[in-house]
Amino acid sequence: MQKVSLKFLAKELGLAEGTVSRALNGYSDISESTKDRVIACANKYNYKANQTARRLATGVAEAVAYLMPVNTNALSEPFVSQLLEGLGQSLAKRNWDLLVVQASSSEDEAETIAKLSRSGKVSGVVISRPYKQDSRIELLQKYKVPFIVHGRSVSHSDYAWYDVDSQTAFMDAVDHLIVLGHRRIGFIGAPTYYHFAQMRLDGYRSGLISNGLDVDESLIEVAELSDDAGERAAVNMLKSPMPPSAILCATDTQAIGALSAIRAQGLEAGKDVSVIGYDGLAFGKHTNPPLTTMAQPLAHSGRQIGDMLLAIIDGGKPTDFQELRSAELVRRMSDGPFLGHKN
Amino acid sequence: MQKVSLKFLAKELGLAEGTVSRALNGYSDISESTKDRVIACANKYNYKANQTARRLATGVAEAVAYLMPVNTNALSEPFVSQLLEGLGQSLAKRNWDLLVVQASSSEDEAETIAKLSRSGKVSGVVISRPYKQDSRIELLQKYKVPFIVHGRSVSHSDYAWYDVDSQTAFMDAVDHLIVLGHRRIGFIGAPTYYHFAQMRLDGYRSGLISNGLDVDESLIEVAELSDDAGERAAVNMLKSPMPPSAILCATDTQAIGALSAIRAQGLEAGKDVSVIGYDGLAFGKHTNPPLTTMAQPLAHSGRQIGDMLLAIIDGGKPTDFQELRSAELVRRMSDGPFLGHKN
DNA sequence: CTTGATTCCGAAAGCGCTTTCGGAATAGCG
DNA sequence: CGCTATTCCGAAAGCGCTTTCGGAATCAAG
Repeated sequence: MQKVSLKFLAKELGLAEGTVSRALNGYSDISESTKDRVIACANKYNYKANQTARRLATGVAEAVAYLMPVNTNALSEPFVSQLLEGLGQSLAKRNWDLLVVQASSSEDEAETIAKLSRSGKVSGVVISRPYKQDSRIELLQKYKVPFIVHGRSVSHSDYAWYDVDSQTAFMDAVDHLIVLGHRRIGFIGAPTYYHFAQMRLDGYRSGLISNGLDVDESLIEVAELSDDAGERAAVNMLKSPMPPSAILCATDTQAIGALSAIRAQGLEAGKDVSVIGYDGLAFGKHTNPPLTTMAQPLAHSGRQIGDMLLAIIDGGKPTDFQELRSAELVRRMSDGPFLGHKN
Repeated sequence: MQKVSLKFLAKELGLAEGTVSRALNGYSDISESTKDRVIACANKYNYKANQTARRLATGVAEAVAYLMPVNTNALSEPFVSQLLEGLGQSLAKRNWDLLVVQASSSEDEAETIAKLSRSGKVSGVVISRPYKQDSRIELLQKYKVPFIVHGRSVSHSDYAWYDVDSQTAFMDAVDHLIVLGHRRIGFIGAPTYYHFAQMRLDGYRSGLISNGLDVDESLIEVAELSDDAGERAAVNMLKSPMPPSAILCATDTQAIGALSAIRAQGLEAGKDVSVIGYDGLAFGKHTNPPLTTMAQPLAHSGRQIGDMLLAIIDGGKPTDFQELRSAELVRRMSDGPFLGHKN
């Protein structure tokens, strides 16, 4: 297996290495005829430029990194592979690489980003689940590394992001429950250092207010992003003196836990207590009862994010790439009309 | 921000670039004193060797690729992120990169591997879900790229793999069902170009035989790896003149579909029909009823696989790295004693 | 004090590609 | 036909690091 390098091609064609390189890279100072000849020869030998050498010479990394979220819960993981898949497809068009990097802990995330930025190993970065104040974002800006945030932090005006309007989604969900007759609506939120958690909580609050209801702080629980945490939160809520007749959850994972809690109390979700989650996870179809949820359009988000990132790397203004999608309510069986007070 | 290169350090120290490099890389022909001096200086300026240049000079990629399975189903994805996480941790110890590559279709998988192998971009590869005859494996061997297979193909004697003994697991599951009194046990398998599908089917068969039962081919269905496919297969089975009282499924995802099918027939899984899945997916806790399954030890498989791969890259004999784990039955609610014929 | 063996470091050649620069060959023009 | 303007390509200098090789300085031994 003869390694087919530029030098090899050059010798084969009787040209200089530089000439072959320029022909292959579409420089204008090459005649059509030799360009064709070079390309034909390259194809014949199935030549592929050594990417490492190319990177070194050009200084462009031709790679993008995805920073894996830490503390992920297996239940909510599908979105990672979905995203990766889409990103990969997007990058494949240019034959760029997709790196997966991860911090050992959330404290190390900033460190990881800093190292990554300075290493020059990547031309761009995508991060998920930003915090309200996200040092990763600040670092990325400081080091001038093109990046996309999957989600938004508090001040999200000056960078590129792709997010789903969960605030509106939660307002809609509240509306929906109110139409169903519910008045005491609980909320199981996520730790509010995640900005999405804050936005969903805000959506819940404004939903109530716009319907002329007071928000009862005792009906708000904060839970980690796991089914167990959701379950515990729901138990607390259900055991309170005036339990809600409906519960909104910040994530499907938590909602699934809430479903368990409801069953454990001998109640029936969808009748005695309505539950609505958020994410639109596929396996919500199979919970007991099937989970009503606000589905975000995961489908092509990865590819979309990849395309946005490439556009920015190409010199696009980050602020031109802020995409807000909307979630839609998919009704399954865990919500239903208010049937009167149970206790 | 002064870019701190070898040249910079050399100038700073009054040494030659090569000397600094050798000091940093632990060559023996450097005096202790200057070695210390160099290291101190490198730390002071937070020097990190440019990995691209290093790769080019040494010819070692310092990176490993994971080939994403194609046609994955969102329901079964958790394993991808789990694996990625573990792999990343393993590679982080050497500061190597983890690349995620994917083929656009299963036909392109071989092509993708070939390209990857020749590109020299990676020092090793891990692939999942091998087929019975897997051209990816053959290519990897041909190109002499170190690799680990997450799973096994038919002839798996001459390469490194990490797998769970699903064959035995299915034998055990059959035993379990027989102890529960079941005699007509159905099997929803996966397409047998996947070797794991074949092994699970074999396990099912030998389980029956070792218990003195005949295998009834009409009780065997093959379905794609999705919940819907599992559901359709289960419907077929249930509608047959002599339906099984228990169904074994090759994957949890299919089993979950089967659960739906059973409910749709007005039957109760765990009582009228027992269902056992395989994989141990976390959300099986939340299905209706909770899914009994054979859980594979996903926990640290990624790290394990990463360590194995590194060992091989370091010159280890691939055949020394063949690890067979065993699955264990975790009983939830979808299995139960045989209660007599329903029809 | 000379010789031979060690220890330690500088110099230089690459790794495979890109890109600038200048010059030879060709074309265009009067 | 002579001159400038184009077109096209070769040569060479990197990109930042590794690694071999040889030589200067130091050491031990005779």
